[in-house]
Amino acid sequence: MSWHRDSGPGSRRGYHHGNLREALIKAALELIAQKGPAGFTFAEAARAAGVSPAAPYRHYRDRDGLMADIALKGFETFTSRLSAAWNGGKPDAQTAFERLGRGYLAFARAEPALFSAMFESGLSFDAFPDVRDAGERAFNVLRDACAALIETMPEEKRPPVMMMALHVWAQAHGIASLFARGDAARRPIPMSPEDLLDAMVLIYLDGLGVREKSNRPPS
Amino acid sequence: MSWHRDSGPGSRRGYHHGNLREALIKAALELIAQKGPAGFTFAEAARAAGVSPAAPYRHYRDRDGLMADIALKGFETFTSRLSAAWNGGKPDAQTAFERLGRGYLAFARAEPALFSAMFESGLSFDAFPDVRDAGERAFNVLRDACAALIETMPEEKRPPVMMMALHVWAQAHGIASLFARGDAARRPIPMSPEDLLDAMVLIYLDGLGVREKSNRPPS
DNA sequence: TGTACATCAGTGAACGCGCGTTCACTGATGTAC
DNA sequence: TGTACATCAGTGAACGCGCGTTCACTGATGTAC
Repeated sequence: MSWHRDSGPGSRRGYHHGNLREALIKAALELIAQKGPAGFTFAEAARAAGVSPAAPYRHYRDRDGLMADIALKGFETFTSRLSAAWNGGKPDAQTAFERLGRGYLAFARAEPALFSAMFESGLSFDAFPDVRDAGERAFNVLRDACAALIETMPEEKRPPVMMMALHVWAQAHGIASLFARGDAARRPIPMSPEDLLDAMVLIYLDGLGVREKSNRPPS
Repeated sequence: MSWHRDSGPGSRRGYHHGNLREALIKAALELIAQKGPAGFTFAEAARAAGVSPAAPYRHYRDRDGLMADIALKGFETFTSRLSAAWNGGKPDAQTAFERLGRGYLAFARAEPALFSAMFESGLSFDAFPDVRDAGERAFNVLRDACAALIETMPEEKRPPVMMMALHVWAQAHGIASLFARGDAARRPIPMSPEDLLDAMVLIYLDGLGVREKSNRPPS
C-alpha cells in the first residue's frame, strides 16, 4: 500500500494518480469533518483529490460505495485501537478494561469523521456485509475483554458474556456520542467524559459484583 | 393549532395553505424516515406539502431553520413522553424509573425521524439556542427522576444527582441509538432492547446501592 | 533485451436534472372607521 | 353593516449552479514471447 509513486511536495503526478482510493477517502474524511456525514459529494471528493469527476467511478460504484469503504476502514482502525488499549488484559483485567473504555472515547474524539461514517451515515448493513463484519470484529474486542473480566469472578456470580458486552458497548457508545465526540454535536458537561465513563463502568461492575466490597473506595 | 380550515379528503384548499409550517414538518419527517436525516431538501418538502418552492421561505430562513424546528418539536414531544412515563414517580420510584427507561426506547422506536433530527442532524446548538433549551428540558425529566430515586437511598450512599443523570442518559441513549431505533441503522441483537436496558440499569443501581441486597433476585 | 499487445486508470466534454434563491406579483384575511 | 386599506401568505417564472453519470478517448503500466 504505497502512496504516490512520486510523492512529496512539489512533485508532479502523471496521468495515473497511483493511489486514488486512499486520496478519495482522505478527501471525503476532511469534508465529513467539516460538514458532517452528509457533507460531501462524489464530485467534491474527486475535486479535492485533484482528479476529474469521472475518475472515482473506476473505484467505486457510487457515493455509498465510497462511504462504505470509509466505514470499513473506520471499523478496522477502531478494532486495532481498541485491541491496543486492551493490550491482552495486562497488567490486570480491571486496569485494561478501564483503558479500553478510554480507548473508545479517544477514538470518537480523535476521529469524529470516521465515527460518524461508522455509526451515523445511514448505510444499510445488508447492502455492505463486509462493513457489518468489520463492525462485529470491533465488538468482539469488547466481548473478549468482558469474557476475560468475567473469568476473574467467582463462578456463581458470572453474568452472561453477551449481555455484559452489550451493556458496556452501550455505555461507552452513549458517552461517546453524546459527550465525547470531536465535532459540533458534542454536548458540554461539567466533567470529562473519560471520568464519567470510568465512574459508570465502576458502578456497573460493582453491581455485577466484579470488585470485592473490601476494594471499594468510599463513593 | 388547527389543521386546514377546510380539511378532509377531497377538500380544496384556497390560496392560503392555512398550516404550512406543520405541513412542512410533517413532509420533512416522512422524508427523513425514508432516507435519513440528510434525506430531504427544502424544495422537496415544499412539493410534498403541495406548495410552490418559494412558499417555505415565508416561514423558515432555510433548510436548517426547518430542521431546527423539527428538532425543537421533537424535544418537546420527547419531554412529554418521558414525563408521562415517569408519571410523578408513582407508584414507587424504582417502578417509575424502569418505565422511564422504556419510554426512552419507545420514543426512539416510534419516532426514528424525530430521534435522528434531534441527535444526528448535525445542527449547531449555538445557532439554535431554543433547541438546546428544549433538549435540556428533556434531560431535566431524567435528572428529576434520578433525584427522586436518590431520595430513597440512605443519606451516606447518595451519589451526585448530575452524575447519575448523565449515566442514565448515556445508558438509555446508547441502547436506543444502537439497538432500539426504528430505522435501518438498528443493530440486531438476540434480546429485546428493553430487557437489555432494564438489566443494565438494575445492575447499575445495585452498584450504587439503591436496592437492598435482600431484595436482589439471583442473577 | 526488445517489441507487441492487453489492461488499467485516468481525461474532459457533455447531458439532463433538481436545488436554492430571488423577484414582482396577487389572492385572502383582518381591521379601522 | 359596508368599505377601504394594510398585511399576510401564497404564486410562478426565472436564474445560476453543481451534481451524478455517460461516453469515446488516451496515457501508462504490465506481461508474453
